[in-house]
Amino acid sequence: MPELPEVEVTRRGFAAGIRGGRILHARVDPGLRWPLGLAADRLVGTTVGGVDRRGKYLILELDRGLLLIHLGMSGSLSFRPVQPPPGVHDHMDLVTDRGQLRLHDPRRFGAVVWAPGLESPRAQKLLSKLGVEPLSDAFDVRSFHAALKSHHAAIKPVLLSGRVVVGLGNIYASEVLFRAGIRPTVRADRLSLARVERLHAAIRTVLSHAIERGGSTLRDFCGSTGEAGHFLLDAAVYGRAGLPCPVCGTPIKHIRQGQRSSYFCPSCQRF
DNA sequence: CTATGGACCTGAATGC
DNA sequence: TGCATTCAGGTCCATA
Repeated sequence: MPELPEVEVTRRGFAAGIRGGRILHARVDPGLRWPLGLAADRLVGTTVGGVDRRGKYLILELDRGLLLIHLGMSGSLSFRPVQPPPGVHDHMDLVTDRGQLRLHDPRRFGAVVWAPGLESPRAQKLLSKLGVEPLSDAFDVRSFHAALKSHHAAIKPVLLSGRVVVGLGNIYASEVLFRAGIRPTVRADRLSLARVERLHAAIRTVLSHAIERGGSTLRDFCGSTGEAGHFLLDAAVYGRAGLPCPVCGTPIKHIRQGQRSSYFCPSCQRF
C-alpha cells in the first residue's frame, strides 16, 4: 500500500491525536523486518511528542528516543480510542492514554525500530541514504537535474531507488513518468533540463494531489486505515496494460525493469 | 562508487 | 475442486 502519499495521510491521521499521550502498554512482535532494539516494556511511561515523516518512514518522537515505523508492502496503522483484540497480523500495539496505535501487516516487510535519536547510528542506518523530500523547497529542478547526471540506469528504477528523491513507489513512479511524457527506460543521465523540469513538476503535482485525495477520503482515520487501492482511482497507466491511454487511446504497455512492473503509453511517452 | 539480483513473507489471482 | 505458480504498492544486502 504505502508510498509517500499513503504514509503522509496516515501521519496526518493520528499525529495530533497521539501527541502528548503517555504510553501505558507496548507490544511489538518479533518477526518484523528488524528487531525493535530494546525491550518493549521500556517504552512504558514515556510520552509521545510529534509524528514526523522522512521518505516512507514515520518518526514518533518520544521523550526518550524515537520510533521509526515503516509500513513495508502491506502495513497499515490505525489509531482508535480502544482496539479490538489483536489478530494474527497485528504486530504492534502502542496503548496510550490518548488512544491506541496498532500496526497491521500481513507480509511483515514493515518495521518498528527504536533509536536513541535521529543522529544515532541506528536511525542513520535507515535514513542516511535517502534522497531529497519531493514536497520540500530543497527539491528544485537544478539540483534534481544535477543528481540525475550521476545515475546511468533507466529513470524508472532510479526514481524507485529513493536515492535521488524519496517517496515514489512502483505506482507513482509510472504515473509521474506518464505525466511528464518520459519513457521509463530512458537513462536518467540523458534527460535534458527541460524534461527534468517536467518530471519535477509531475512529481510534485501527482504526490500532493494524492495526499489531498487521501486526506479527504480518510477524514475518519480514527476508525480505520482506509481501503487499499483507493488512491488508484485516477491511475492513468499503472495496472492498465492493454487498456487505452486516457489521453490518446493507444494501448498501455507493460514491461519489467529490475523485477518490477512498469507501465507506459508508447505514444505519449516517446523517449 | 553504481548497478543488478536475491532475500524476506503472506495472500490473492491465475493456470492446469 | 485442488494444487502449483505468479504476482503484489518496499528496501536491505551481497555480489559484480
